[in-house]
Amino acid sequence: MATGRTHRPATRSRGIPEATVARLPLYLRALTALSERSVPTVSSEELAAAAGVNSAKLRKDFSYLGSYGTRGVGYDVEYLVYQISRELGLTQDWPVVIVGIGNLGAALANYGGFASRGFRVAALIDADPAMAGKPVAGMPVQHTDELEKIIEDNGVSIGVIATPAGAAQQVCERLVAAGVTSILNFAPTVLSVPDGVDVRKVDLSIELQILAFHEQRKAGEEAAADGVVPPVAAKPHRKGPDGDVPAVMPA
Amino acid sequence: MATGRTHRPATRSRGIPEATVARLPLYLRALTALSERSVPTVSSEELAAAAGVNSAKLRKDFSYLGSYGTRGVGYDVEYLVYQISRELGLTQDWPVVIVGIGNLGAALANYGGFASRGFRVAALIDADPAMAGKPVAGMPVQHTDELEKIIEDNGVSIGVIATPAGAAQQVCERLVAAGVTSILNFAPTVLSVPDGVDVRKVDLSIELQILAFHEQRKAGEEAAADGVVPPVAAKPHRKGPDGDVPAVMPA
DNA sequence: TGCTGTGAAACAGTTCACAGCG
DNA sequence: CGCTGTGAACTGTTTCACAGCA
Repeated sequence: MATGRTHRPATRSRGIPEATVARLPLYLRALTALSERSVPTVSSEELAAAAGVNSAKLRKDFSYLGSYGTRGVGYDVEYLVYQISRELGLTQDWPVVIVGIGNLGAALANYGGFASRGFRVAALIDADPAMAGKPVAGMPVQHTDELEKIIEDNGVSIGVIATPAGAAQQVCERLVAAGVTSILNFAPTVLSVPDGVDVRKVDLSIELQILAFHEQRKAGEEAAADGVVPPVAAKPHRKGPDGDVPAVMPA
Repeated sequence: MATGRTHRPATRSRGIPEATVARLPLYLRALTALSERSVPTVSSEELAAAAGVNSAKLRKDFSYLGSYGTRGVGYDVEYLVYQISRELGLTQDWPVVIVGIGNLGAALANYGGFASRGFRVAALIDADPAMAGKPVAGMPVQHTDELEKIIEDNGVSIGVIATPAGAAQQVCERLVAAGVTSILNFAPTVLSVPDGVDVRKVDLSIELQILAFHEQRKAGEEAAADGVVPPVAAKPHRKGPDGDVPAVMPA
């Protein structure tokens, strides 16, 4: 029922701010790159640059994890990699199912970054009987009928939904009923899930629309600089059929 | 150079909060669905439920756009669709190029939601000469050599990067040099762009890691409820080789 | 009366600036 | 001395609660 419901209201002491959690993977990636180049230590300044944030924010973020740096020196790369991995729960590996093996699902299945750090694709599932048994990314696609069995047999708690929008809610419900408690949703729909289930969404067209908004703004500013009225300017604070609106006014 | 640099610091009056902008596409989608069902008006409560937010937030969001509702009644669906589309800049259409036509790029090219609302795929570009001319989503793939020409000829200002991580920064620079000012990045890298260029990133493995974090937390809580020490509990605030850390301690 | 629109309060996240440790 | 770690100030976002209009 509750739709955007995420985890608990951040109980006092043990709470790492959500914004910080969202940046840990970024730090981890930057640190892993340094580790591969055998760099032993980094300063907050250097690491922040590599991760694309500012150093004050990075230090504050790390302060929630504990005091892992050395004053006057910086952070030990290997040690931090381990601490962040542990904090993110990547020291265990998470079996994941991908439901909906269309173009996108197949692309996700083939995505290398999956298998690398802590995640393992346990199964690919599709509703199309013609897909069943066909190998995608070296793995046979299984039919939706098997969904519950697969989840239970593999102890899957994370599901990826890459179905068309129309099927997403139903798939979601089956995943949740079978025991999945975290869902990554690529379908352009709002999913309703019970409390205690986390949903994150990845939505191409939303991202594009946000870019378009800013793009339009830039265009408007240039025009304004040229002495032209920007397309969005002079919004009437009262609505009304003031020429502004095309053939789609209220009845 | 500046990495996370987004738009201006929200100049007073004309500024719609970023958080609001990010939700407008959600409202628009819900409204479009209502519109297709010929629903004439919605209350903030109903629309909020459809978009998966709470109604106070929705009303506050709309209040930044102007007073588009009718007290005691609600919002006119068609009218709001238009206002939000206009605010997002979707009344014009935006030519977009996709660079990197691997699994993911092809999936994006095939994604219907693209063409629908305000966006048009102007070209598919890949560095592999073997791909050149091959049709993907009914469109011939063009070689990277053509990139600058394509951008200029089509007046493209939005680029989608779906290349491997290693190629992303270079592609980004070419896009920007050719005139692109908004980038949607699917490659798992931090892109550096000059001021005035917007970047949004979509990153599968980051999303999964965030889910893993919460998932681990849930598991820890269950264990705690069973009287077992949760995996992340009792973090030593001073670091040190106290059994906690495996073979990866600082030198 | 039933809804929107919005100040004001509460909360979350970021940035500043510097104390304090190695 | 150079860097981390962190209170304190600030900025942005959400929620509350209700005045005010159709």
